[in-house]
Amino acid sequence: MKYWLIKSEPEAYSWDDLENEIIGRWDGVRNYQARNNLKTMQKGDLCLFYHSVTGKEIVGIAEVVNEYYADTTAEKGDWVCIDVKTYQKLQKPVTLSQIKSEEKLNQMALLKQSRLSVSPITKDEFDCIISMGQ
DNA sequence: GCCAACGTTGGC
DNA sequence: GCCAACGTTGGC
Repeated sequence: MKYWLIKSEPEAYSWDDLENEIIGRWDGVRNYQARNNLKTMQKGDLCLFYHSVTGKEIVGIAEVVNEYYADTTAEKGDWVCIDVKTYQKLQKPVTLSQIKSEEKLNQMALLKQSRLSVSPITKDEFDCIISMGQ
């Protein structure tokens, strides 16, 4: 089981949108590093769902329900998407400033590579954020 | 709204 | 293959 952080501007696609859709398709990724991460994701992996720009906070946990397949929104090139569903909403969102002020989390790609939309995180980082969100 | 960081494109 | 120009993302 691996852990990930996925992010989206809530104006484009929010946690509530995923909740309404039940199963959401995570497509539109056009970055090779993020794509390679998508290809590594396995069914049952858990993803922290981060709202960028508006909110700047982790709002919940999503679960991978289908592994990667061709992204039909791509007109050319080898791009992929996955399917996710909501797993558990955090009782309290964990904000970017909280993450920045927690020493255990200062290696996260969210801080070092703010533009990477799909990034791996460690179990320790995952557990730390979950406990901060309770 | 500004700007830094990063990725992509295209001229040479 | 290098690098300047440009576009996008996302924090502030």
